[in-house]
Amino acid sequence: MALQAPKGTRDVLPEESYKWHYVEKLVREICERYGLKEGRTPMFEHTELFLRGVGDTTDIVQKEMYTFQDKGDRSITLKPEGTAGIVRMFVENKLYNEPQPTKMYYLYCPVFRYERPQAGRLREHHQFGVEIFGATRASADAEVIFVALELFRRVGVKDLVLHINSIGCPECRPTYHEALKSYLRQRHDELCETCKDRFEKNPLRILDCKEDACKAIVKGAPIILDYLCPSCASHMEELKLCLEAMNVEYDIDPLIVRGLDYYTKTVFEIITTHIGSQGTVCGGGRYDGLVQEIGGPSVPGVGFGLGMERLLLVAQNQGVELPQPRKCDIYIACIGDEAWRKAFALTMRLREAGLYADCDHVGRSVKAQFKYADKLGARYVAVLGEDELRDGVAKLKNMATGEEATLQLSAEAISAAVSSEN
RNA sequence: GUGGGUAUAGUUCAGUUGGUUAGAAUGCCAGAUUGUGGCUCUGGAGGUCGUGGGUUCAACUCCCACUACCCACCCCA
Repeated sequence: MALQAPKGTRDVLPEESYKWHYVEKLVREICERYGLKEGRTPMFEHTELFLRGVGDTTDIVQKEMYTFQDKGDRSITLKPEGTAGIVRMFVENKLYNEPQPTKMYYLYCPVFRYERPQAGRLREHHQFGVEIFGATRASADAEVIFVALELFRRVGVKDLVLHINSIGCPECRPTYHEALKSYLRQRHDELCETCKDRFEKNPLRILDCKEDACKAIVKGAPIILDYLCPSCASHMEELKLCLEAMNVEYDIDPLIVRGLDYYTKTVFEIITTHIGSQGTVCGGGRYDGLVQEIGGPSVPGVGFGLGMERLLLVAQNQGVELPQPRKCDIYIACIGDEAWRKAFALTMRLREAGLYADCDHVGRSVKAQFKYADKLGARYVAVLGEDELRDGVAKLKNMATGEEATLQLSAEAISAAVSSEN
């Protein structure tokens, strides 16, 4: 067997790259109107950034990172998510000294996690993400959610559900932890093994467990929303008002806790049922302590990551037709070497004039050149043979109507004829 | 890391109880049309049958191992 792409990676073929371009163009249009500016960070960072940012008890850090020593004996890790790098950029470049908020997005950001691939899950995937720093109010939370929802709407995917929750802050979460733990303690023996482990380290994650036994126990567990401090509670209420003001439907799901440690207050997920069991297309929330954790001042943040492959998969599974790329305007067919040289020169001039023009590079018959032109979707085919060269003309065929006209053999005349209709 | 399924032409797939030259559709190339696409007809090229071992007179077919892909768990976008 010849060399294959590494497990869990995927090629974007020339025939399908237009889908990516289309979505990326939409992203840039939308972000521009929200005042979000693109930031680009390296594909790898010092491992320590993710240990501190993502959290060293998370699955991502414990077993899914692509970590290696470089030749200078530094521990380097391929980005497992997009936020930590952006936060590092924000801190390192002291962007907090600019007027706040700082509103950024990133696009076609490669993300690496060592997992077993399945439907909608790869070892390398690409994220579009938004991060807003320095904004305390819930309107910022709502704003990032609106960006994601608008993208889905513009792409044309349907049947998405927005789930929101609040997981509190360092003020109120310990109180809830105690309440949860005292509830779980009574039924500790019934928990699965991993949850027994989570009980001490991160009891919140037990809420997320998929084991039937744990799910049954969790049903009667105290709800974090009942334990929020006044600040977190009013933040949640404000977010709900912002969403309702825009008639955005949402479900409050007290069980979503997210797998990254940095979240505070708002967490949300946008979920689909159209790509197998990997339902989350977009996930995010507020991270008011993260900038400080990375070594910056106390600056709040809120954002999300959105999986591009998953978005395209949902669109495909829902039969969404994305606009096709530009078709060939004119193909110059030739007969004989002299005509071939002339055809190539002509093709170049038409390109300079802004047309999508092409010609033969493989010495095909006229018939085959027409067939190939048809495959390119060419609107016109010009024919150059001995007769035309002698008379200084070109035959121009309209491929849709079949009509053929004779024009002067010049880039200007052909360009004018091709551009006039349309 | 755990479980299930699959692996035959560029692609999607047939292939009988193990039997001699492994097929179809589609795509590709060419011809029918001595210089004209789509539709039609005809022809051609294209395969170490995932890899390695085993059973057998004989293996695409049966057995074992490995690898890859798909799906699910876990986790997440």
